[in-house]
Amino acid sequence: MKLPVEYYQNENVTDIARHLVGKRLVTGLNKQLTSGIIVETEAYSYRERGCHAYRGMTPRNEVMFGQGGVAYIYLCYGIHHLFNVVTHRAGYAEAVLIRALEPCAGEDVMMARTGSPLDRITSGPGKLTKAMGLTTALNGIALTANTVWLEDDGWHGQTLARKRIGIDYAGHDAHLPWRFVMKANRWVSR
DNA sequence: TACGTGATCACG
DNA sequence: GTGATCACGTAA
Repeated sequence: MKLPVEYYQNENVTDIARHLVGKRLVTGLNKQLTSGIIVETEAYSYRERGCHAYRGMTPRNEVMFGQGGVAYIYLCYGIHHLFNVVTHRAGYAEAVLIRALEPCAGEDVMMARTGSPLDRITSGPGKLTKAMGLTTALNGIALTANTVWLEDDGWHGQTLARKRIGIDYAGHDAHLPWRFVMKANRWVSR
């Protein structure tokens, strides 16, 4: 069951990040279906220094300022495309970074896209976008369409909160427990 | 632990 | 224009 646009417009981005663990991310690019269960997420808000939107709107982060339910995809370190789900209403720039997946379907396609063995293609935010075919060309795309979307897979289990990774520049906000991981899942990054 | 990588952004 | 920076991944 595909998540409806209302799901993304909740005003509490950490609640969404927590509850996206266990959901299924699906892409249907070039008639090739690939999917994976989300096992790791991070929440970002314009209210804290870890977020691209903390210092206001720029050309890169513009879609974060629109309404929830679209993809925010940007290039990181010149190499990696990172995939986020935009949340909240227009004007409130918040998003959830998808950091790791447990492959679910289309593993052969994922391996062809990455040239890597299955056990190391989706356990990190830069790796999973390559496996799923997500690039900045899809920035701003609606998650209610049939290209990239999320589904409720009926999973319910234990989700743990941790510090976010790779945002030491954010000062005390780097310590916020806004990273969510599926307990005891081997696909979680690092 | 170190560093490649190139778009992005805040300066002028 | 220019230079510092960066929500990573890999090798070692």
